[in-house]
Amino acid sequence: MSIPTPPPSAESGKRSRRKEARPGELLDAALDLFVEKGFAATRVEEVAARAGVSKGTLFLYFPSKLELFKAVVRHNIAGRFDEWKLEMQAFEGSSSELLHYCFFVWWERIGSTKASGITKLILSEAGNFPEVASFYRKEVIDAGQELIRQILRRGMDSGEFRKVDLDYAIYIVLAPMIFLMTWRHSIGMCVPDELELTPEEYIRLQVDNMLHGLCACQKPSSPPPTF
Amino acid sequence: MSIPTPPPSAESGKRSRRKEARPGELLDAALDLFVEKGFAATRVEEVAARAGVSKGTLFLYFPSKLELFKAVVRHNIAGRFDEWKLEMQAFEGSSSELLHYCFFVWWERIGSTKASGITKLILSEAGNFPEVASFYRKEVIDAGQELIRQILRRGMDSGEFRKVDLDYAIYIVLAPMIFLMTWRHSIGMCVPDELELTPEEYIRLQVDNMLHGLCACQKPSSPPPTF
Amino acid sequence: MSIPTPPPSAESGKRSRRKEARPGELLDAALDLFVEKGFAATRVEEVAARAGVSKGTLFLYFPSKLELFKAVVRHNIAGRFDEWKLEMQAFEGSSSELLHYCFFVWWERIGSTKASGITKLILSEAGNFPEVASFYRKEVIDAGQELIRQILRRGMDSGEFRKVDLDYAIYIVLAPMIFLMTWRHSIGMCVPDELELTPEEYIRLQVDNMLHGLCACQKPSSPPPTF
Amino acid sequence: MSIPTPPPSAESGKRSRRKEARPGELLDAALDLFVEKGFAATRVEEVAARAGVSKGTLFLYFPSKLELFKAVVRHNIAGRFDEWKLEMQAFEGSSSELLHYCFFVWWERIGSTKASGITKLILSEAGNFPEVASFYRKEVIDAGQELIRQILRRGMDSGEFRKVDLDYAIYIVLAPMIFLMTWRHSIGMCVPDELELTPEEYIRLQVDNMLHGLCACQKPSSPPPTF
DNA sequence: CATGAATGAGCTTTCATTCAT
DNA sequence: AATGAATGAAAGCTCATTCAT
Repeated sequence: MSIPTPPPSAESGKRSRRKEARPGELLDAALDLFVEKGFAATRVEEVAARAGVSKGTLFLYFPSKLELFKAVVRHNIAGRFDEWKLEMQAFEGSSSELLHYCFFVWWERIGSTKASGITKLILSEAGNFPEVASFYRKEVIDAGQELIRQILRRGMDSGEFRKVDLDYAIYIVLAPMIFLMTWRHSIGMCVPDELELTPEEYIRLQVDNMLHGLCACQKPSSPPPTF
Repeated sequence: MSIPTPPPSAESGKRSRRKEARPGELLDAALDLFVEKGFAATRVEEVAARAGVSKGTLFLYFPSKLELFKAVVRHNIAGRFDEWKLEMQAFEGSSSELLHYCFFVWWERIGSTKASGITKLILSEAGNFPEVASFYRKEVIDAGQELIRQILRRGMDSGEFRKVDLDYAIYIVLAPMIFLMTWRHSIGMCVPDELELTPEEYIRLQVDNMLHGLCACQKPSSPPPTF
Repeated sequence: MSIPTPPPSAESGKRSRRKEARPGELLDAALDLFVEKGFAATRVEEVAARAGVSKGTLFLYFPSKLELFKAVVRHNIAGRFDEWKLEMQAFEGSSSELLHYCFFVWWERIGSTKASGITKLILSEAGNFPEVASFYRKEVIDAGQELIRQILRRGMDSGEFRKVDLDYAIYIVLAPMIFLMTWRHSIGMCVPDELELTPEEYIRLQVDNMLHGLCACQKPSSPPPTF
Repeated sequence: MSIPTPPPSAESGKRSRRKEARPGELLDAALDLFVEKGFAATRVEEVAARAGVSKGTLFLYFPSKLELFKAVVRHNIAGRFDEWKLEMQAFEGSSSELLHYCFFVWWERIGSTKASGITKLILSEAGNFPEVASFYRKEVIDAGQELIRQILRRGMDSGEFRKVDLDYAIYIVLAPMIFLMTWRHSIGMCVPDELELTPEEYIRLQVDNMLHGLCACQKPSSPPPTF
């Protein structure tokens, strides 16, 4: 009315910051809920509510629930692998130590964070959204497997690791990680603290055994039996 | 084709024979669809159609979709562990061989069959049906873990395996199994034959490495570093 | 097998008696359930079960649920009015006494029996099945009203009762009856014995007041006010 | 037709005005249909359609069909009794006149309006929804009975009425009312104008007889006979 | 941009009715 | 005649999506 010009910097600044933050808040809320309840059981209204906006607003930013889901996946796989790769190449210790290092870094940055929920989510919904799954496989899994492959090759090249078929050996490293993420987001949530198992100790033992095996004896000279 | 009339004797009592077969047919159909699409995305009408009956018929045998789900889980975990336990106790080879043996038996009886889909299903839906998940944990997971525990203890008692914390070590054995089931029913379905990896070879290498480790060197005397 | 001829009279007699009793048993079961739960909330399977036959058998005797309903109504209004009429014509006491008498006879034969449920049922379902309702009105209500009309006329002719418009006066007698049946089969069932009101005392007081009115004073000479 | 643009000012806020009107419109539609067809035979889609909205909209305001039913009952018994009580206490005529007055007021405000359908509805559905019935009994019936009780006590205290057992006498007043409501919403709808009976004349005669009785003779000195 | 009332397709579940045995 | 397994048309309810404000 009679107020000539409202201070444009303060108000509009706060508002536009809010506005630009919207998609991110929605993605965070959606991540939480998708991980917690699955795609089908998550209602868009809940997502909107948790992000503090109305249902209509969500559809302003994402044209459908499925697109929101895709965006959540895409948003949470920001190329973490590049920096990781660099760290690995700069690593100066033994390959055993590198393996240890990578496991704990993975735990810190992925395994223990919300990002782990994404993996569980994808594995759960892969059947319903193959395109999302194969997108994830290409963008995330393959990059991770490549990283693992490099670590193993490094160890084998230096003579520290035995020679094994890399295409299969990567799963020796991958399996304990995927298992831990899957477990903690499903069955693990049912009986939380019964035995007080800690992920850290789980990882320590997995890596230790991955390197040295269960056998107390010397390295095998004969191939194992087949049934 | 040229057979004009199907043997009428076999047809007599067709209806009553079907009646006894119905629950099984429905459970099989439901297993397929639940595993393929998840609980929520599976429509009961689809289940009925795949079992060759109408929607209403399904509800003649199962009072609700959730009860159908529970029945599927229950039906597919019929006490397999008892015979398994006996086989294991009768086993006369080394503990390494026993571990090998168990893995391949597991693959034959569970891993490669539809039963593996159940595990994937449970892990996916655990968040939505905690009661089902904790039922499964008690009935299946715990029994499996006990079996693994016995194998490891056998090896440790005989001096064949190193001494490790059993509560964690069981996951050394469990993780590759769960991972394989999860993987094949999700991401693994997206890129089927790309690299021609076979589950058998996966298992062989996992067990081999589980026993002997990646390290070419002698057994460790010093604890691994922590980061 | 080798038994030449089973006694046909005993066995087949029992069976055919059974067979002929079927519709009646079904009608009884249906009456109970329709009265108790209403038409819509009664499942034909329940009716069959209570009658001790299968669902299919019911449809052998009654082509549809609606026809069953109609049959129930028809079956339960057997011309009781004829004998009643005779009793009334033979009655030798005063008209007041006749009114009393009729009320208590009605209570004994209708009000306190399952037959009262029919009336309540018809009143409840009249909106859904007008044809049933108007059939009931013609066959039952009108006959009852005619009976009441005769009683009142008898009293007026003898000078025992005041002159009143018979078309309306019949409701003075009908209302307490219908009300009692309706009440006992609905609201009355919620708070059964709170005050220990007995139908007999209810009837006694209704008839008494119907005859003598609430006023302690003499009969009115002036018409009542209108608002 | 020739009006090109409807006045925009009146249209502004149309949606929000409707929002406030919706529950009332739905309750009105539901009242009509429940009374007309009963609870079970009324489909929520019909209710919605009659209120001019879609099925989903109804569930925006009422979480289930049963809650809608309860709301209909609750909405139509808004404390009418308070004002009524005051009117009654302020009444200055004789108790006979008061009784007359109350009957006609009841007819004007309840009996002849849609509210009377509620009573019929409750009586019909009492068996299926005991909680609703007993809620209604407490909130409505009991309040009504209390009112009747006061009128009768007033007459008895002043010596205008004979002494009668109040617990039973209230039904002398209640029965003609309940009967009329039940009748008009059931059987009465089948043969609408056959005899041109008017509710007003029905009430007039009921009250008149309630006060003075059928007997042309003096007040009774001997108790009536029992059979 | 943001809202949230409104929509209606779609799903689970019920149950009168049919019909092969 | 009797059975009861099978059917499928409804009905209640949910929720992603739209759109007037």
